[in-house]
Amino acid sequence: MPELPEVETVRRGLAPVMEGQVIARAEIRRPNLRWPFPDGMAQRLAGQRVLRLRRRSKYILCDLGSGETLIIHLGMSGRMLIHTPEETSTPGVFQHIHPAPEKHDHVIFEMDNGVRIVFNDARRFGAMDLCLTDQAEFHKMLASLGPEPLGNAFDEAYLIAAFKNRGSPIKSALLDQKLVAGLGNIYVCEALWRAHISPEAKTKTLSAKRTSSLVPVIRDVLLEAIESGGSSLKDYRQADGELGYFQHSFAVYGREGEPCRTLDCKGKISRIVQSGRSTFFCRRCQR
DNA sequence: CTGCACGCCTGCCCGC
DNA sequence: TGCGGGCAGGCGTGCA
Repeated sequence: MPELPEVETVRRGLAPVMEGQVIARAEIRRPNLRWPFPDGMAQRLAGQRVLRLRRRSKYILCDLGSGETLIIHLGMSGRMLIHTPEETSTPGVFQHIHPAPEKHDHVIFEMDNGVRIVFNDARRFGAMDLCLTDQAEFHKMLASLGPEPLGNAFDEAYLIAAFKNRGSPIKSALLDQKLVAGLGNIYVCEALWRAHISPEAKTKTLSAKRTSSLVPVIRDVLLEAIESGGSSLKDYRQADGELGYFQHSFAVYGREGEPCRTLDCKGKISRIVQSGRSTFFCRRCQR
């Protein structure tokens, strides 16, 4: 999926066209994504004002006037694309040219202002569900998530405690959403490279100092990626259809065999598989 | 409890 | 050109 920076970029793109607007109509074009849509989703969304869009980890939370919240997850390949009505030759008169739904357009929100938001997800690992807004944090998709990496609860003391007594490689620990919520394969690889820590290092063997060094490194890489509009690989687009460009800043991800970018390091980037997923790192400067 | 393999889906890219 | 295999940003389940 899009990881935290991509989801945050999507949220920021959607907020100006959705917040404060009413969902005139919701079109659900298939019965499910990863799981069945909730009962009566289209009717429960129609006529509801979007109070605000929030993000928790890699989930977008859409708070509605009805007191319900629409939880959206983009899975691996989900996109939210905005179609804006076009102004005709008469100033102030807008015309909505309905683009024919494309392959894998599964859900379409039509807002009162004529803007359409299309959820497209080829692999259908994405999900949507509705719950009461004040119960959202207890929803089963969100209940066991760890702290936000950009929030105050994610600090040096927390990470040291979380790593203690854990025997797993640090790569898999950081991918564990219960430990910290929102990192994925790309940003874990990038953060470990910045911290000069081997993805194979066992968490409990790391010194407090090295563990602590990861906290600002994780924050920095996520914030820089958000600033860049996220990373665009095969599927991801910002909500306005633009590409993010953080992929040009990758130090290790997807760079197998290429030179390490650490100053004065003459290493080459290796690819290994951990827990069935590719890990990219430099054996020379990551220990 | 932990750690890991697997399945869910489609599309793309590479080698033959 | 076609086909098979491997790969892909996630996450829940089930097993040891």
